[in-house]
Amino acid sequence: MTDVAELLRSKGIKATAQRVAIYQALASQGHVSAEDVFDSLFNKMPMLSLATVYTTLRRFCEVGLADEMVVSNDRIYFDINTDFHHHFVCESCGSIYDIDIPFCSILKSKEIQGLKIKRFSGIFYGICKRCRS
Amino acid sequence: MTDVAELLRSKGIKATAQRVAIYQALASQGHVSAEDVFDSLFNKMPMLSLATVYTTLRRFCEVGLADEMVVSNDRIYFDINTDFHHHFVCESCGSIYDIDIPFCSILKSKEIQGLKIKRFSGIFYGICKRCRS
DNA sequence: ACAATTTGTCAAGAATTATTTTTAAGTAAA
DNA sequence: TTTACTTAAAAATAATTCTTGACAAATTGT
Repeated sequence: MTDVAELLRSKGIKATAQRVAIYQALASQGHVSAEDVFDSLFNKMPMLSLATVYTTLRRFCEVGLADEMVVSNDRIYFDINTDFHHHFVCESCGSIYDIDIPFCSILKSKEIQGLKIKRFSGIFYGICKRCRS
Repeated sequence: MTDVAELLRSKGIKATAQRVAIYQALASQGHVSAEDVFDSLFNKMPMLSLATVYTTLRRFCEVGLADEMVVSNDRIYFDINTDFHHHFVCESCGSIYDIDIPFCSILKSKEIQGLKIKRFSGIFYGICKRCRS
């Protein structure tokens, strides 16, 4: 079997053809919405349903294979990179990039003012290079 | 007239009774969803429509009286505080707090790696004091 | 082959936006 | 000060869009 199938099983979930394909789409694109995945797989798997994509991506998050990103209210995005990092979102075309900058250590705090911190989301909004021209 | 009416006019928008009430609800609660505002005004203004609350809050954002906050995919929040600051969101009860911590200067950058930055959103997710007990 | 998961279909839910008509605000003239 | 006028805004629906739920049928891994 493929590496991906092994990976899925190692996380304790079944390696179906749909899941492998969805994982590969996620991995190749980095940041995806459910619809992105659905569209990109439509040629290969015409029977795939959007509901399956949703449940699968959520399942990936549960087992630590992806993270949910909240960048706008109109769509959920999923991120293959589960390490601590920031994002840039283009307000014109919607494209999303990872941003690697030196982080304030405080952003990794586990507790601030008595509040228990589990994670931090840092998003820059602006205009990407392509949209500037 | 009230201070609020003057404020609205100074931003170039008409000071209607609905807008004054919506602004006051926003100002008193700090972070609100459209539904929060609608519910809190229902006794005073039973004729107020939810669509009006939505358009009004968006209008406030356009003229710089509020900021939109994207903290989860299931609801838009609006923030009376338009200064640069971070947020904390309780994953248990949904309450939102402002977080005042020393910021990395890089988070205020206007340009990173050729990307034009207009704003930054920093959100800590965790469990608030009340929900810990 | 069997037990448990997962998929696909279909439909329901919920938040937000669009549209159209009616109403009210701001403004300048009588 | 009142009156008329122009334009923005509110109300009332409708419509969209994203996301989730329920359940029968199919598939996985043991």
